[in-house]
Order: sequence, then structure tokens, then C-alpha cells
Amino acid sequence: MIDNFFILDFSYDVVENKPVIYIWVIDKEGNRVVLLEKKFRPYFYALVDDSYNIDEIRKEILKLSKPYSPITSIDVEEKKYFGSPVKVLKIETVIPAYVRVYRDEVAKIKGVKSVLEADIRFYMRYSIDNNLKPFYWIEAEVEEIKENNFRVKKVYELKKINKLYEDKIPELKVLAFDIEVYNKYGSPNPRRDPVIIIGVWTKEGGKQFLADKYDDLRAIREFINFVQTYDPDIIVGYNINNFDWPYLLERANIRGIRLDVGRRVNGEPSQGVYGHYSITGRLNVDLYGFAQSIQEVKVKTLENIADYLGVLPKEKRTIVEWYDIPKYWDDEKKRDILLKYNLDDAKSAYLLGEVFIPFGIELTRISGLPLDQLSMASVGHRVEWLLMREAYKYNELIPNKEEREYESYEGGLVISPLPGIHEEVYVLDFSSMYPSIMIKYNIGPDTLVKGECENCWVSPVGHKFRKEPPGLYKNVLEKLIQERKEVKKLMEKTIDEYDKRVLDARQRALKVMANAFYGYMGWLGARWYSKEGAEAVTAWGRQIISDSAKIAKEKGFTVIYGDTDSIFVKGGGDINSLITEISSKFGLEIKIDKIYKRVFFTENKKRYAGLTEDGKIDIVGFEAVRGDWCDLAKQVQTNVIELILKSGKVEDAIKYVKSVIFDLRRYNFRIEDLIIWKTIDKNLDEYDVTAPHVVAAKKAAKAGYLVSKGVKIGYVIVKGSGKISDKAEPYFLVKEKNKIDVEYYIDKQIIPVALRILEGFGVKESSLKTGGVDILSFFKK
DNA sequence: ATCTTCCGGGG
DNA sequence: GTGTACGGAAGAT
Repeated sequence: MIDNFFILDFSYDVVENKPVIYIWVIDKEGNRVVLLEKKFRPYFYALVDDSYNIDEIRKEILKLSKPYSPITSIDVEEKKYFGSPVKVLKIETVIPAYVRVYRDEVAKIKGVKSVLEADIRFYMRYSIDNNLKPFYWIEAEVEEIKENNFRVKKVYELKKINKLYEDKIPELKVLAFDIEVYNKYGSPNPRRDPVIIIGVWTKEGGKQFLADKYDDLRAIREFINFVQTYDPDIIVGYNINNFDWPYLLERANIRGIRLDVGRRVNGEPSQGVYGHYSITGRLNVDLYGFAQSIQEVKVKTLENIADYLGVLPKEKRTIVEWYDIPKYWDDEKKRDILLKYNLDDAKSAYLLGEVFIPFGIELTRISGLPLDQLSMASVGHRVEWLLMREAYKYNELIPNKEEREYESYEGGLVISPLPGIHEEVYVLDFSSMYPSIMIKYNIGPDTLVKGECENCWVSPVGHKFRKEPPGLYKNVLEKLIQERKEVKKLMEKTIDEYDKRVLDARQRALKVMANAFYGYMGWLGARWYSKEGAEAVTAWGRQIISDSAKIAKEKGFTVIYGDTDSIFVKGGGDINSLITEISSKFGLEIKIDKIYKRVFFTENKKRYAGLTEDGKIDIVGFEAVRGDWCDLAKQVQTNVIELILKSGKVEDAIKYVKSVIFDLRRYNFRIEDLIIWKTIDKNLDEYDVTAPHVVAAKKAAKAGYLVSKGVKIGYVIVKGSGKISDKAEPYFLVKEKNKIDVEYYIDKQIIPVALRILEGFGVKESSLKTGGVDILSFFKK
């Protein structure tokens, strides 16, 4: 029988010593169904030295065959390796895990230069070879079989796939969840601390499963039951791969039950690659992975991200600090607040899912990486999966991952700013400069020429790249850019709001992917790593920017600033003729990114603040937009910038700063506004210096807080003697305002950030600290 | 006083 | 488990 299916995910299993691939799908009627593919077999390649007899090597390899998973075939194939033709042996076996066993043995055979493509997961191999990607439809020939191991409507054996095509996405069932844990002593420990609340949110609203005082058995059981009954296609949550899933698994284990939430009976979430938890038949999406790409939010907590994206504003939700949870649980009168907080978190996760999932779906459609993995995979891995799929189409072998030594190279050009206030400033921006350079000069590891070269592009730093034929990067980038053009064109013609949103998500995803190629090429872990390539990209970029600045000057413009792929100009003649000249000279698109009515520079690079024509203020690089300054300092700097840019009155700004200092000395502030956040980037014992945040982190660890790599530590400076670091305390250990060292905040936070702006106007530190201070705060007047 | 280490935002 | 450039704080010497 022939039917159509919408692909959600892939997985595989070994049944009776043979691999079976499961394709989790939805049929035309909306039934959740699984297709079993039983014929596909794992394989890998051996790259053979030309001076050896290939048949001899073949025989040697065949001798390795083991009865449990025999080598079923060895074929000679012609492939390309970094663009050059090579002969390889394709070695096929039965059980996927045996690829690893044979790989190591084959690598030792004389005449085998290397083994390739032996580290690709089995179901991904299948999806690459058959050009199958999640969120597309397939038309397939199938045969129904009887199986009771799956929580799906029907089980089919897949006979043949006729075609892959795009069509409307069926309505996907999404379930969001969040757990609360009872821990009185710092970091939660699943061996000791029970789960007290499991909150879920779906299209139909919220639901909570509560522990019986400190006994969580029933709550966990009810949660499992709810997931099975609701049967979601997608489960979302925030940081669930690092916390909720491992915690629930351990608790279930301790209580002697199985966390059986998948579409395979008696399955449990299992940890996969990229640290994600894989739930058979469902897509387990950790939204934290998507949140990390939001640069505008410094401290990426669920409430901050939900607030920033407007799905649940902070003032409309309940917040309970983690260290207060036991208090709220134990106090009958306060418990409702805790329950509300948990439900708000689950709801936030659900609503964030609505924002991120459409974008994630498009990234999956481009890269082929299933959504659950994609949500956790780094940008580099997303690019790599796309390249691997494309390489297969070009008959290119996929290079192995390699250990490499770090080597630094020169980056983008930053033109020193012209200090002061400027009016009517145009910001000219090269669109997708690095991808364009990679295409124009055919840059990549497979096009790099080390010796003499007749028909090559030579970069400003001397690296040569052959002009023809196009390399892998150029081929793939051109496809992405071409497709984006077509999507944008289609978008203009589209009226349907839903279709338009899909197309918009797609064009954003295509842009994000293309822009990530340069960073990928310079990443030490990349299969297609090329330091020369990355170096050449930035070198051409520097040349383009400095030449563009020259052209602007020749045309009578004043160049105020420039960074990597943009220049700021004012005055001169016709801006459009400048744009035309630059874009025709380099063959790159350059456009007016924005126009500043007023923009302000100090002598420093990468720091400026501007007022756009529509009255919006951009602050770049200053403390006001950095995460490692306390909120109060950021507010002060923001207000000073606004006062200067909007009215140009320095006097008002000075008065305002004085009023803030006055309030601090009267202890008229909130402790939260004084917290300084920094990231712990190493293990605590690896630090050579005793910086304040490291000391605070150690104190937090001592208080039971789990401090690991990548954790953000918030601290305040308290009164006392000695070094600043001795006075740094984790904020949650400081309850009283009068413990705060207000003089530190005045001298090291408020005055420096204010002066960074006001110094340019001749204001001195003394004029902020001395003189009469109004009794009333500045803004109260 | 100067050097070193560490960190984060943004083009 | 994408890149480099840059400014600034605070410790180390």
C-alpha cells in the first residue's frame, strides 16, 4: 500500500542481531505512526594507498570478518577527498556498533591510509544516504505489521520511498514541563531531595503533580501517565537536559519505577550526543539551546528570556528564588505562590516553544539534524551536518575529526573612532560580507593551493585558492543564498499569514546558517577546518573595509568609525553614489544599515551610543549593555547617555549622578540592583588568580551551591578590609542592606561608568562627588 | 607603576 | 563542542 507520511524523527535498535531503523511519522489522517526500515546496513570507507594492490587489501579486510556481525561486502568505489579523486573500499557489516570494531582493525592494515565515515550515527547515515530530513513529507510503499511495543496507531514495514516533498506541517502536540525540588542545603541532590512539583503546560492549559509532603512517588507516576495519555510530539522545557530529565530519571530509579515517557513501551529518556536526552518517538527540545543565541539578554534565565521576547513579562508573573523554595513548600500559606511560580515557568516554556520551534524546524530542514539534537548542538555542529549531507551529494568523502593545536590569526579591522558627537551619520553595512568573500574567492580547505598556482586568487596574506572548480563551501553557500533570495521573493507574493511566517523563519534560518560558515571554518573541531581559509577571509575583509573608507574620503565624506564589515560616514556628497561605487568596485552588496541623528564616540574602539531617526537609542560596547556590571551602574550610564543624546545638557546629567550617589549613602537602593554577574569559565581549582567572582563562587560552593564550568555567579561587595575579592559575597547570602560597601559602588561602579561618557565633556570626578546634593532624588523632582 | 589574567558584548 | 578584537578590573610582581 502507498501512503504519505510526515517525518518527525529517526531512531534505531538492534532486533534479533539485525538493525532496524524507526522513522517516527504522522500520516495524512493525523495518526502517529512508525515505519520500520530493516534493509539498510552500516558501512564505512578505507582510503587505500595507490602503490598497494587493492585486491590484496580487500582480502586482508575480509579475514577480519566476525560471525556475530560479518563483513557482508567490500566494494571498490571512486570518490573525492578534498576535491581530488581517490579510490576507496566500502566495507559493509550488519550491526552498527561493529563499525567501530572493524574501523580500528582495518586502520592497522598495511596500505590503508585511513578509515573514513566510521563515526556517523547509523540512523543519520541512513537519512543522509536517502536524502531524508525531518519535517518533510514522504510518499512510501508500506506494509502493516503487528507489533505491540509501540505507543502508536499503526506500525508499518517500509518497502520503498517514492519521493520526498514539502507540504503543510500537521498540527504538532506540544507539552512543556518544569520541576521543583526540595533542597534546604544548597545544590539539589536527587539521592536526598525529592521532587515536590511537576508542572506541565499544553494547548489546553496547565496541570500540576504534587509530592505527598516529601514523597514524590505518586507525582512522578502521575506525570508519566500524563505524558503517555497526552502523547505529545514535542516535549519542551528550559535547561531540561541539564536538570529536569537527569533529576527525574534518578528519582524514578531510586523510587523503583521506570520513567517510561516515550512512544516505545518500557523505554526511558537516554542521553545522546551533544548532552541531549533522547525520548523515543518524541522530540525533546531544550529551549535553553535556542535562548543562547539571544545576545541581547545577558543572564539567560527562563524569566529573563520570556520577558525579553514578550511571552510572559516579569511584572505579570510570580518569581520565587531557588533558595526560598523549601520555605514556601513548608508554609501552607505560602505554598500557592510556589505553585504559581512553577506553573508560570511551565507556561513560559510552552510560549517560548511557540517562538523557537518554527525557527528550529527550518534549521532542521536545512541541516537535517533532528530538532531535539539541533536544540542542543552548537552552531558549528549545525553547519557541519549540512556540509556532510551536501558532501554526500557531491560524492565527496567526509573528513575525520582531528585533534589540533590552537593557532591564533588576525581578525577583522576596526577603524579608530573620531571622538565627540556627530550628527547625521550613515552606517554602511556589507550584507553577509564573510560568506560573500568565501564565495567570491572560492575559499576552503579543498581549494587551497600550497605551491605555485596559475589560476588562483591570492589573498592579501598570501594564501592561494584555485578559481575553478568551486569548492564545497562555495557550492553550499551559493545554494543557501540562492534559496534565501527565492524564499524572500515568494514571501512578497504570499498573502496567507501562516505561510508567510514559515517563509520568514526559513529566510532567517538560511541567513544564520550562511553567516556561521566562516566561524565554522576557523573552529579547531571542524571536519573542514582551514586556518588559511579563515585567515584569508578576514584579510580580504580588512582590505575591503580600508579601501571603502578611502573611497568615502575621496568623495568628501568623513569616516567616523568602522568595524569588520561596516563604516560610519557623514557629510560629503550623495550617499547613493558612494554606495554604488563601493558595491561595484568589490562586487559586494553594501547598504545603509541605519542613520544616526546623533552619535557619540569616545576615543575607544567598539564603544558608541547613537540616537536613530525614530528616536531609538543604540548603546554599543559600554558598560550599560554589558552583563558584568551591576544593574544600578547600567541604569546610571543609560540615563546619562540618554540625557546627553536627547537634550545635550551636561548639567542635568551631573545632577542626576549626584542624586544616585546621595541615595546610595542613605542606603536607599535594592540589593538586587547591586549584583555583579560573571561566568565561571573553568573549574574552580584551575584558577591562577583569586578574582572576586572566583572567591564568591568558592563561597557559594561552600554554602552548597553547585558551581561548575559555565555557571553564572552573582555577587555583591560588602564592607570589610582587605582586597576586593575578600569582600565579594554571593548575593543570596547577603540579606541586609547595611552590609553593603556603598563606597565601593560609588567609586568603582557609578562614577567610572558616568565618567566614561561625561569625560568627553570636560566633567571631572570631583564635580560628581562634591558640591551640594539635592535632598530629593533627581527623578522625583 | 607595570604586567598578567580574566571576562563579556558586538560587528 | 564557531572566529578575533577590544576595553577594563583587579591581582601579581
